[in-house]
Amino acid sequence: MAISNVPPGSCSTVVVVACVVFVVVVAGGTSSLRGHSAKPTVSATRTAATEKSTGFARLGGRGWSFGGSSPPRSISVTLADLPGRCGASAIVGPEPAVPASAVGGCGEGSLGRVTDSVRVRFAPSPTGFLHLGSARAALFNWLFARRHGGQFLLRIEDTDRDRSRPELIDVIFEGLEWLGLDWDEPPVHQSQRDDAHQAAVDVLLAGGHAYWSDAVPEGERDRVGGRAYDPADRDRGLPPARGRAVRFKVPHDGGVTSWNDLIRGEITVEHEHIEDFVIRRADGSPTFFLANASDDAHMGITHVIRGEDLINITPKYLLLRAAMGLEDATLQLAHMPLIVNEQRKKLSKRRDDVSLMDYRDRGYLASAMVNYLCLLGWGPPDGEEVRIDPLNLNDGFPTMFDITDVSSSPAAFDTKKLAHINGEHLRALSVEAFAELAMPFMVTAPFADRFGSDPADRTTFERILPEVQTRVTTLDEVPGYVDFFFVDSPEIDETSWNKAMVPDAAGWLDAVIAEVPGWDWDATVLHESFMGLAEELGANRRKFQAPVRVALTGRSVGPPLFESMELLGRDEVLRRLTVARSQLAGGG
RNA sequence: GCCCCCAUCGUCCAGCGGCCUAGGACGCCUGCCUUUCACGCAGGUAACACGGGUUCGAAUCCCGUUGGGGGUGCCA
Repeated sequence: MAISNVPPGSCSTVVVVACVVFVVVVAGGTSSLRGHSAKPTVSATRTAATEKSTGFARLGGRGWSFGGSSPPRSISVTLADLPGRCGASAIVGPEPAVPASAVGGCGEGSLGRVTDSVRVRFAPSPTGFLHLGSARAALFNWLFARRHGGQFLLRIEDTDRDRSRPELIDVIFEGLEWLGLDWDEPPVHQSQRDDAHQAAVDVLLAGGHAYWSDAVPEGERDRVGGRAYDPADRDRGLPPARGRAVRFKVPHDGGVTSWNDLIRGEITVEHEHIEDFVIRRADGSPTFFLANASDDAHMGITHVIRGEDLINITPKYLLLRAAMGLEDATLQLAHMPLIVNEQRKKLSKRRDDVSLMDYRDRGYLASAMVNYLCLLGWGPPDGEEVRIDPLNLNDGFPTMFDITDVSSSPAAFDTKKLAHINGEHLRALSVEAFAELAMPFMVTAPFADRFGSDPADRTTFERILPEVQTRVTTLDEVPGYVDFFFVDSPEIDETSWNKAMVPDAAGWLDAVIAEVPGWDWDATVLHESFMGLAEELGANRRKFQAPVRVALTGRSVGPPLFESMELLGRDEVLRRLTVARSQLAGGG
């Protein structure tokens, strides 16, 4: 990780502290990765004080600590408070979740030796729903943290007033909890770090890395007048005043900012192509760039794993860090490819189904969702794609996830494959669990008012369920397979009826109706009796069962016929057959 | 426009200079099983964008072209 052309003297003038604090030793440097020189490697960090004999001591040294489950502290930080990576209070935590053997040997593993200082974060903005892309970003960060025995943190980017509403924030927690992604420290609320952000701006201003600007944004110029931003503004030396924003002074000295992206290799951007950007709005609020860089530093983030759409802000992020004296050789960045739709466009709220929880509501299991999301841009090295417990720390994806193996090209969201995986997960469920999970879909089904009114319904439901389990791909399909048990008369599907009611159907129905009263009422026996009858009449087995099926269920497809008959009961079967027969007679 | 990123079956993932006649998965097609539909099982279909290099040898490395995407806010 190299940032060229850092303004000379920045370290001494701006943040003396940071220079002192970063005692971290970079071990291993940038060794090549499985001989693949194009891809970068994760630098390992360790200090003598924290490395236990196991080699997997957890480096948890924050300059501060949490008291139980107390809410995040709203700390007023000056840059001097920015991360104390190796302060005196280094904490040796519990053993990492991932066994040493799974991490890979030194030099052999794709990541080489990685100690447990990894701290990653998921930093969503509360928009009222959890976007699929965000969910995957959270997932990959979580996997990375768990794989390396590090911490997965949360930061709510709620600097917009209306975005800090608790209900919007809860949606994020709900989504993560549903997926099974746990976080290790109380979430940081960006809105509560305003003092720190202001302090950061002040320091940048004082160090000559930022300046006041009276330019008016385009949208407002029509209304309030004023002039557009001019690159020459950086030299006007404007004093602070109401209504003025602060811009960061990008070093236009012919230099570049570059970093070795964990997923895509080296990325370089010339400073000439980066315009001086606003870090503090005219209303005093910090912009995303400033808050983001400041908060990551505050939280001691070691690896920034985020979407590809943020590649372009990275130079600004790095420049800001450098100017704040946070130039840190251990920071690693990884930009994941976007999830795109069939048209290869970034998943959009308007066109696509991007809300994670909508998938839950349509009958997808969290485990299937996680399983599938892991397969977008990554895949287990052993090729075993379907994992019923994908997040299992002992044998799931966390034992094998490698951020440098993440693909660099966008992945299309394929609902067909998601459905297939969901089906696999559904079939792996015990009948009891399946019943439990299907219930919410039963009580909202069209026949819900009748279903459950009779205690026998539940029994019927559970008995036919094993047959339903192999037939559905999502839980919301369940009611459609069992509805005929719980309505007075099944709605007859016309196509099915026409197809089943061949010329011989009337005679067949008559024969069945005649035999039903005498048959033993057990699915297996019914099967034999029924097929015996078909043979007697010289009828084709397939064709013979079709009219009965349509008469009883309304459709030509559904659960096995004889189990259904048994559960429906002799009287009801007789009644439905008779009704169908009469409709046939009437020319139906 | 400018900047950045990407490029193997329709889709996702393998491929890390010879093991590639390019592998697996989803989808699709065929067959088997079978009371329908599923499940399961057995087959099949289908890809290295193009052009130059480098090399004894390139899907793999380099350059270019083309195509696609993302970013270009006092949004995050």
